[in-house]
Amino acid sequence: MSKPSIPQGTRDFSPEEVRKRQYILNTLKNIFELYGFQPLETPSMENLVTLTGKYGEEGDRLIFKILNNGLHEKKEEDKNKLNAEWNNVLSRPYSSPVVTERALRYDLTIPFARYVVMHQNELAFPFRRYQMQPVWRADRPQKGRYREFWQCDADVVGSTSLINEAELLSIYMEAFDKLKIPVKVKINSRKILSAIAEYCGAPDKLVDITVAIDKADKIGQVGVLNELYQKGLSDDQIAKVNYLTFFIRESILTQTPIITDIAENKSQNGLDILEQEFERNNIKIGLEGINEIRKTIDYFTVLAERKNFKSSIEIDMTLARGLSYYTGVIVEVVCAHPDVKMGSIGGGGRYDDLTGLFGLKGLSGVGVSFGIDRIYDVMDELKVFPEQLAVGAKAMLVNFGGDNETYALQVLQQIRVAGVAAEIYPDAAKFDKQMKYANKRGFAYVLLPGDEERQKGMVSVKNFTTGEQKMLTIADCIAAIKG
RNA sequence: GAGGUUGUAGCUCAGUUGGUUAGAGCAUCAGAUUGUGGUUCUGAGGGUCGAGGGUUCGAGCCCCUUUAGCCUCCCCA
Repeated sequence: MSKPSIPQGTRDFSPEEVRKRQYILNTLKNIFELYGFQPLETPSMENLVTLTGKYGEEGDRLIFKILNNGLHEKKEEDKNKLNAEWNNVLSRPYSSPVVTERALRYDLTIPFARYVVMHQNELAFPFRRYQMQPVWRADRPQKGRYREFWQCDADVVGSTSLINEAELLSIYMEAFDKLKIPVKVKINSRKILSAIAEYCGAPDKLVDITVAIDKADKIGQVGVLNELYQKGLSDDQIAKVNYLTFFIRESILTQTPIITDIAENKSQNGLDILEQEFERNNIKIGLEGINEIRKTIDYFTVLAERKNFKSSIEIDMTLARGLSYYTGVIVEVVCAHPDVKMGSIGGGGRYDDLTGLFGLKGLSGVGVSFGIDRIYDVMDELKVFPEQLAVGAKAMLVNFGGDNETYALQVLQQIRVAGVAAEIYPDAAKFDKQMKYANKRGFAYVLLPGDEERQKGMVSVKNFTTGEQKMLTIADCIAAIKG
């Protein structure tokens, strides 16, 4: 017999892990609902054509394709065609509807866009939804990267107001406060990045510049500049990128803060300098980006007035985000605790015209995503999960068999009716064995409904932490367990 | 797509320059203990050493092939 195993890049979640994950999901769900977002779920699989071409060339290769079941190949000629196409499919990345026409969900954004387009006549815009579901990628797994993982998104479509951006920032703040993770929310605008490309006379290199800057945290300033050099930017252009991003950021970080810290109400000097540069060179898009960030932060400041958020927001022009569909304000969340080395635990931004891919033009959206696997790891490291999550049922009834078993079942339902989670040991096994089981499961109380207890209509209650034991009436027993 | 590394009991791992019958801890089961758990103590079961081939008198160990996991880069969450 071969050893059982699970597919590469997938995980089992133990009862304890599921409880912790659900704690995160429930916390987020409550906040989304509080902010007026509606839940949405889409199928695990989509039609392959819905997904292909949406995530770039690399993305297409990472889509998990589902093999057709052969339901359609009734005729002999169809079967022959299938065999022929098979040979093509085996030479990736070719795919054919004859062999595969469905694929597993790759993210939540594209299915959301598809949903909005399909239901555009029923929906009341602006439509705000949240969605928490697993997605699948045929990636090579490594630490913190899986083939099946959960995404947790909140988006608004059909509104260009920057109030939406501010609300999503507020959701981030509220969520990470609730989860007790100190964070830094970084904010920037794609328009500023476009302006930087324009400023150094290489608007065609926008993507290269964006991708390079996005790596700033990982490979550092020198690394970014090197990559720009390799992408063919001139020394002069590189110097300009350097000036607008790192130099301003760095010099002002050490002297006057370019970083805007809402909580401490520091100045926005960095933006002012950028603004002057863009004005002098008449780069409109850059000025737009700066205005959007200012306005977003103005709105957010109002939202934050009564909330007393613990974390801060920083404007950071080295924030780029890899995804290509963002067009406006972009945000990213990193853990601010000095001991935690973890990449971003959340991110998002505005994307104009996402639904245009499916033929519905002119619908702007903005959304954020929570990386719940990483959030889980951070919370585990910081030990900020509530302790009572660990145990399920609070009490266990020992099974003494015979009449006592019947009596135990009666007691069991009485205390459950009172709202106390309890279970009975289902077999009249040796006392020792039952106690050991109770110990391992970590029940707070063990109830002993034996001969004497049954005759008196009572039950012995053993506090499993202190070892103390008393015979009580059922009502007193319930009261004791409820504390 | 490129590279590194590891597969030995249910789990975590030892195993010497190749040498008798492959070990430990944990877990499981049984007993000390038939209404009192955690700590002990005693005993038991459990292995095609990832798979296939080769070298050798002899392979867990050396060589070749293959497969699976983990990790790094690319990319991404």
